[in-house]
Amino acid sequence: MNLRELSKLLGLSQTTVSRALNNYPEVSEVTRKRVKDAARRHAYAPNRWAKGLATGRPNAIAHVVPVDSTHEMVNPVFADFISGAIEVYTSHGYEMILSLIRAGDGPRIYRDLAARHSVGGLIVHAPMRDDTRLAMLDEIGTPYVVHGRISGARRPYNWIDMDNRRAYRRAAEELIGLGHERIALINGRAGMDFAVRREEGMREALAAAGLPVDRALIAGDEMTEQFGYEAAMRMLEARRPPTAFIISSLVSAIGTRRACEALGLKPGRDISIISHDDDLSYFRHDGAQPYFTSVRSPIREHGTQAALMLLRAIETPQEAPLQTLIEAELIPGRSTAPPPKSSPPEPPAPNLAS
Amino acid sequence: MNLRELSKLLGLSQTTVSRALNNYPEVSEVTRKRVKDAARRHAYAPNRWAKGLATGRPNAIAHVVPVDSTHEMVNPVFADFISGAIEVYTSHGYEMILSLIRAGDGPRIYRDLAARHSVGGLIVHAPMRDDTRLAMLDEIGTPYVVHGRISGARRPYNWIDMDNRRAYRRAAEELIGLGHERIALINGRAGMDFAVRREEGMREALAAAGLPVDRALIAGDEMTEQFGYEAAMRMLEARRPPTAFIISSLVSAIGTRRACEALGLKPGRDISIISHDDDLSYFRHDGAQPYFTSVRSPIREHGTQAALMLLRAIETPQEAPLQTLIEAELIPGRSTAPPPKSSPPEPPAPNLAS
DNA sequence: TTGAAAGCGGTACCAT
DNA sequence: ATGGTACCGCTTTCAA
Repeated sequence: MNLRELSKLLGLSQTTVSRALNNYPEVSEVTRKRVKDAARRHAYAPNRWAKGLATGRPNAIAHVVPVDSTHEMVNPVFADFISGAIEVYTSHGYEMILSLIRAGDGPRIYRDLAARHSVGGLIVHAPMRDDTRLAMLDEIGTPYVVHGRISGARRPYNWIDMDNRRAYRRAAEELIGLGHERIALINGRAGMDFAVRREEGMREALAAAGLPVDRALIAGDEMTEQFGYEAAMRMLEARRPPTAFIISSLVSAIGTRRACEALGLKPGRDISIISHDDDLSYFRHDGAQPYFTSVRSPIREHGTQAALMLLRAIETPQEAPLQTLIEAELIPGRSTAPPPKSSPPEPPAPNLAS
Repeated sequence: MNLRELSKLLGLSQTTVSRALNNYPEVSEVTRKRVKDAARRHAYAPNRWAKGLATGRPNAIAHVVPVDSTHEMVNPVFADFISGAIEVYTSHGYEMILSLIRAGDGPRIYRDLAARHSVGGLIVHAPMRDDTRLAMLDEIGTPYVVHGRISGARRPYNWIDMDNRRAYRRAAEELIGLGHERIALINGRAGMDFAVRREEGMREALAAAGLPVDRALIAGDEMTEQFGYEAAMRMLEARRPPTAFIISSLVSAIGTRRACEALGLKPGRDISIISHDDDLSYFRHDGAQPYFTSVRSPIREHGTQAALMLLRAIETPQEAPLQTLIEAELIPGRSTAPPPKSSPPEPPAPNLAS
């Protein structure tokens, strides 16, 4: 069923039917009702292509996600984020297009997206410290919002991000306040902008307390359970192990916790672990105290926000870039864990038999 | 830059330029090269709307995800799945549209999707035991592939699914083989088709071994850490606690493990926990043995498969439905845990002081 | 308040 | 091998 058929059926012109359906004021109410009823009855739905072609207005937002073989960004955080964004798009008549790009893809992809004329704006995911994508995007002129920030950016741009630096400063401060001096950081992949900021935050706290930075206590990689395990194991088995961990992801924290347990270190007693949920709320993995991963992380909310920002940028060309900084919520654990007395507990001596 | 401008520029007709770009054989090689070079130089990209309108061929696949307030299906499994699917779409010239629908949305959504003419097929996510969506879809006639199965379906349909029933039967059999008689199931949300099958699988094993089914040992809900904790806590504190758990998700298993620890039960010694990763590979949460959540779960592969199935269904109308059953891989743990001696360990007596 | 007709940017048929 | 032209289905002037 298309517009012409529908109009024939009603004995009206396409024009009138179109106007009635699109709520143009000049259509009489009785006609409009007749048209809308008929449209519903015959399950008429406009052809998006024709509509797009005629109006020239974009009807989709693309989420651009970089992927390479080692680095899989379609992760839980991302899922939450887009689920929030989608809702906004739907209620505004946009579709959401998911677009994976490879590291080597270059500007062509973005140009193509823009040239299609169906994409009105982009959300840029997983920015790196020096992301070259901004230059391409600015050149092309499609509105975009970055989920995260790009430290090396030359010009202002639209972004929504959490205050990673402050959050990690506070996490470190809390541990320092408990007496810890050897604090390890299990971070995200080096080069990712959020990881850079998190490390900076921790360094700030250490510097303010006059504590040295031990590079051996900083590790960064894709945030998997395995990475959390191996990085922690390596650090704990070294000569000068940490007494506390700050961990960039819930998943890695599971691995780290396992490593501690494997070495007989009880989190909350022999070792302190501050992890953060995807929303950067802190909590302790101390086993005894049930503290749960939030099901609906605020990340979803961020997706909603980002989408709204983008639609605003599309519909009303902004002079100043839109920027949203989200403060992390601090959820203190009930049990505190100062560093173990004098010498840190020895890991169980390996290979006693040999 | 559009086709007409490009053709003017080249002194050719639109027809020829179009043919050159779309690799029609009748264009001379020299012309084709000239056209393609010019297209690249001027960053020409065809308008998807015009192209779609002219060809009538769909250029997008929609992934339809049910959402309601209590039930958030945009989860890690889903993310992995679509990341696999997207790759297929991209290489076949399709876009991927994400479409969230609410439980009450009814057939209109599907009809609209189909009527748009830009959507060539659907992937249906998170099917329920008696999912009413199939009827709508069949009526509308758009090709679709279900990720999962629908037990109550009247007619054959395309699906890709794991063999949940067999996997859970085997899990229970393994525990029964160790001597367990009180096996608890922490399952997914009641009504979800996969949860139905998982429970059936466990019941089959119990029945085959002549063991009774204790309904108090079966719980099902959204698979969060909190649910895993609370369900396990409830069961363990009851008069006749289980000696083993089978858990439907990695995340819930974390909660269950915490509950056990809180009650002083060491997994692998006092209690047996078989969880499964998203790929249904089994493993034990026994603390001592590092076993990792797979980063790139096979689910991604399933997404790829589903996408390929759908494209096949779109491009060549099938007589028989396409159906892919994926067998779960069984990864045995190194340490086994028979049920504790005679009487199960008493949970610590609460409120001794009162 | 309604209608006729000219696009929007491609594709594909029919000529040449 | 190339070109002319009639569509595809909708919106939007312009006229009535």
